[in-house]
Amino acid sequence: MSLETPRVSSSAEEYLLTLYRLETSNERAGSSQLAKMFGVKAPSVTGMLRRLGERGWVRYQRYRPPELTDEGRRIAVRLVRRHRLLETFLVQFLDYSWDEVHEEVQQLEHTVSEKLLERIDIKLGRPRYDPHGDPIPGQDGRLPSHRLIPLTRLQEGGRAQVSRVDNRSRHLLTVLGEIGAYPGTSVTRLRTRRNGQLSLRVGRREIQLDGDIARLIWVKPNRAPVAMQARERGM
Amino acid sequence: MSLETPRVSSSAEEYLLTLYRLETSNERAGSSQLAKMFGVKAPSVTGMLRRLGERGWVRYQRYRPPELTDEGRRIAVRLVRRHRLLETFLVQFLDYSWDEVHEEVQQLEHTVSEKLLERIDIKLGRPRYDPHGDPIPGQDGRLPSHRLIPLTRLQEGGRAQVSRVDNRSRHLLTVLGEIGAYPGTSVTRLRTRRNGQLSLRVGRREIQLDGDIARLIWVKPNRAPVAMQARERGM
DNA sequence: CGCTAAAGTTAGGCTTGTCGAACTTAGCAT
DNA sequence: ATGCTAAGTTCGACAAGCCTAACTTTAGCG
Ligand SMILES: [Mn+2]
Ligand SMILES: [Mn+2]
Ligand SMILES: [Mn+2]
Ligand SMILES: [Mn+2]
Repeated sequence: MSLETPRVSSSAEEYLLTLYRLETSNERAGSSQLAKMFGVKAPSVTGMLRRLGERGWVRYQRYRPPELTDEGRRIAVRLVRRHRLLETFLVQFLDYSWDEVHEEVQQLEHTVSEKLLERIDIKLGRPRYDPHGDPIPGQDGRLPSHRLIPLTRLQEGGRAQVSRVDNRSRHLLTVLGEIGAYPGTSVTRLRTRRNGQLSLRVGRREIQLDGDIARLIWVKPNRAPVAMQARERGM
Repeated sequence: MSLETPRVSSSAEEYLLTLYRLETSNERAGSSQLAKMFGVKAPSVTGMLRRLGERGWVRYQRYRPPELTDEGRRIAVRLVRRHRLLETFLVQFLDYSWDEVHEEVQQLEHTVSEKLLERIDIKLGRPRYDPHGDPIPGQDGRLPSHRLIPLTRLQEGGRAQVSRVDNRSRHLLTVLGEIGAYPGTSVTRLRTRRNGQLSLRVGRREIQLDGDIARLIWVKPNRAPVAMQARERGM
């Protein structure tokens, strides 16, 4: 049990985070794909994977996709916690909008101390979800989880609560923000009109959404049962 | 006029800041003294000074104490601004005490974006002084300045407002915090009792301070004129 | 089954920032 | 004036991260 915190570099953390995200979504990526994600060339990835392997944070064998070790995953989850708490803080206390907050946190998340994070957590009242509805891991690394379905699988006439919004596109968040599709908002799905589109009632407004967009909004249905088709492909 | 902000590394910023502080207090230091300040060995300093010289942030000639260029000084002042705004924010919004805040900000100050800093500045109402009473440079790099005297030069019977407290010793801040010697506090100097000590009324309490400590408290006298001896040595 | 293109790695180089060991300079003290 | 010591520099090394160019492996396809 060393007293020295082994100090993980920002880059190393970023790699571990990406590996964690991939693992979570059951994807796997090789060096060149990872390289694209980091805006770096392939040999840099090979080198980093080797170093991460030496430190015991990933299991890496040449030509095979890398895997996180438990320790590596722990580091990643701690980073996720910092990321999401910081996002929440910026939105609640510094008037950031949910579409600008992710970018802002990219650097900060690697720098913020345990102490500061704890104060932020307290000020926020130990929130369990971030502004996009993503769960915030606890200090123990556990994630709150709830069963959500994409809006596209809500049955027509069904009411639900928006609970999570995919935050991969900033533009999308802006659009959804205009609609008012923040976590906590109640929506009702109306009869579908046009092919590929989906009608929604949000408050008094009625809205048409493309399937591509609707798929990125996750909801918790109110009582009413979900249309339970055989498992949908690809999600 | 390049669009690329030339990105100054944390280390470089730290060097420039130290050089700036030295310049401000009319001290000069060579490589080994700087090395001690950074917790680094002398050859590292030589190397860094050379690089800072190449970038035009210091004027450096071997064997001579380095000097900041205008550009180097600007970078330092911007860092001072970030540092002091962050300190103020942590104290006002996250319940930090003034004796722990300096440490906390050491990393953060190099990471925080212009945007975040601006939001913090707004939230704080564009404060002009930090929790220790140190002036916060504006975006233009100008420092608010007021004429202060050390408590030791306040005449007996004189009333004054604590305005700045030297923050070089964390322990000292703790002590002064217990006394309640925060900027804004009104104090009256009483007749001196013992040699080297100084009596003070703070609210209803009466307090004895060693000269060493009193010298680190800077006050703004209320109306009453200051005992104007020939310029004191060393301060 | 064998070829080829894509994916991945290796080799060698660069920058920043650090170090220890060895050398040089400056400045003081006799 | 000269010599000694402390301050300062140079040299060679190392680690992290990144790059390009060249090589190797994998895997898909005919
Ligand atoms: Mn990041
Ligand atoms: Mn988020
Ligand atoms: Mn710092
Ligand atoms: Mn301060």
